[in-house]
Amino acid sequence: MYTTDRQLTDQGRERKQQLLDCAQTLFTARGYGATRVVDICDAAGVAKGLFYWYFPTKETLFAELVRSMRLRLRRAQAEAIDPTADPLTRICQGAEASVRFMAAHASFFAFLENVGVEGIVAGLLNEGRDVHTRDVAAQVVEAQALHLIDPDEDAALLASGVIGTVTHFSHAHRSGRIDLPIDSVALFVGRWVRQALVPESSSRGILTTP
Amino acid sequence: MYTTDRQLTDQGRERKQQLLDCAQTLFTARGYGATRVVDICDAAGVAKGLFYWYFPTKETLFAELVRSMRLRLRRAQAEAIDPTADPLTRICQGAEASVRFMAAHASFFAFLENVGVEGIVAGLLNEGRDVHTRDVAAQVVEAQALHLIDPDEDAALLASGVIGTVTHFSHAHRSGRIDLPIDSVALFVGRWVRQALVPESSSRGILTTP
DNA sequence: GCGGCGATTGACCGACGGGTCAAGGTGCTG
DNA sequence: CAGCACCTTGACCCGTCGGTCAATCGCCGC
Repeated sequence: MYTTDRQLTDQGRERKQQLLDCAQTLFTARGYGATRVVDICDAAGVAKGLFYWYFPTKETLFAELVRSMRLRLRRAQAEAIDPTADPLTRICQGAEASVRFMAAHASFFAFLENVGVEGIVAGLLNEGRDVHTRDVAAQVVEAQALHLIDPDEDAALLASGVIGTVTHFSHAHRSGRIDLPIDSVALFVGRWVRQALVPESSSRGILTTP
Repeated sequence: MYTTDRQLTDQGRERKQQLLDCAQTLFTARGYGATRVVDICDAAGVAKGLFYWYFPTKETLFAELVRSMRLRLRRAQAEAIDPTADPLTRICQGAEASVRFMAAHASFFAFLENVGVEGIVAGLLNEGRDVHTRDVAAQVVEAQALHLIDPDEDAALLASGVIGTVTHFSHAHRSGRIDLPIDSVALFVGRWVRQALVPESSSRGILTTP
């Protein structure tokens, strides 16, 4: 049975990762509910009991998967953003990077959308979005201070709009409702966001990707 | 057991509606998976077996609920749109109406979001969004013809952005991440959409709600 | 070679809940 | 009244699956 106070050996860590990997593959292929714990174990070539040596429940494994992907997304954003650029441009760069990242991990994000949040890790997903929104909001405030964005508009609302746009187009693209190359989609999102944020055509001369 | 070829009496139709209503209440309160068929029957004060007199499966009832709400949403949009207005304004009116409608039925839409699409009526939800998107796209094309919107931009993409915005802000509002009155949110969405759609500040003088 | 601990096994448990069924109304029509 | 179609009941069936457990293995330090 699972306990927190346990010292994993190298082999242990490897096995755990193996289970994580197999789970992700199966989840993305069939969905959370349709994937049995025993399926994961079979895929990893171990007995079912071993699952509960590494994870207290099936949900816990799911949560680890989500957390790990979130971390990678944030890293991808950080890499894509030029810290010396103006805040508006940084927002667009972040948005574009997110679209690209989500496209690169389309199957995982598609799976995420289809996980019923009924009780399962309720809030875990929202929490991630909230953090992201606050980040963008901070940059919106900066941009407002520089009068790149209308200072009368609510920063949190605008930030929410940005991440909503990213989420939506990523979804639309991966579900095949948009069959443009991912670069076009990313650029379109950059344009849409910039256009929605700036009060009038004050963006002349500033390009998202120079 | 359920069969299609059955003639419902008045009492029958009433009973069926009663089950539908109880189901909706319970689904919105606890979620789809957490609501047992027997709970619905208890709430309606009938025996479990009767459920299968009116519905072949639990999923079927769910599908009916979704279809019915979709119909009402479309009616609400149709009512809010001034057919004599220009297409850009009509789009904004439709968007605002949708936000208001979703807020008025917040608990139902919140529930919808949390239904895992794992197999269940997969596509039923997307189908609804697609229809809506095509409607908006048609109006975008109109607006492009009138040069209210940049004709070089992909109409389907823009339309997708509009409904994405509506969906996102409705979600953000009902989940408490935006604690503005619904009117403010609706108006903000109208502004955001218009801003994102028009190429430059060519919207001067046109107000969504005069 | 012994004790201890991590790692591994797979049979087993137990509840849960969707769906079935045979029986029994009730009310209309012929 | 007979026959038929709609309606209602609740005990029962039964597959499914997360989670448990006692037993065993293998490695390492003493």
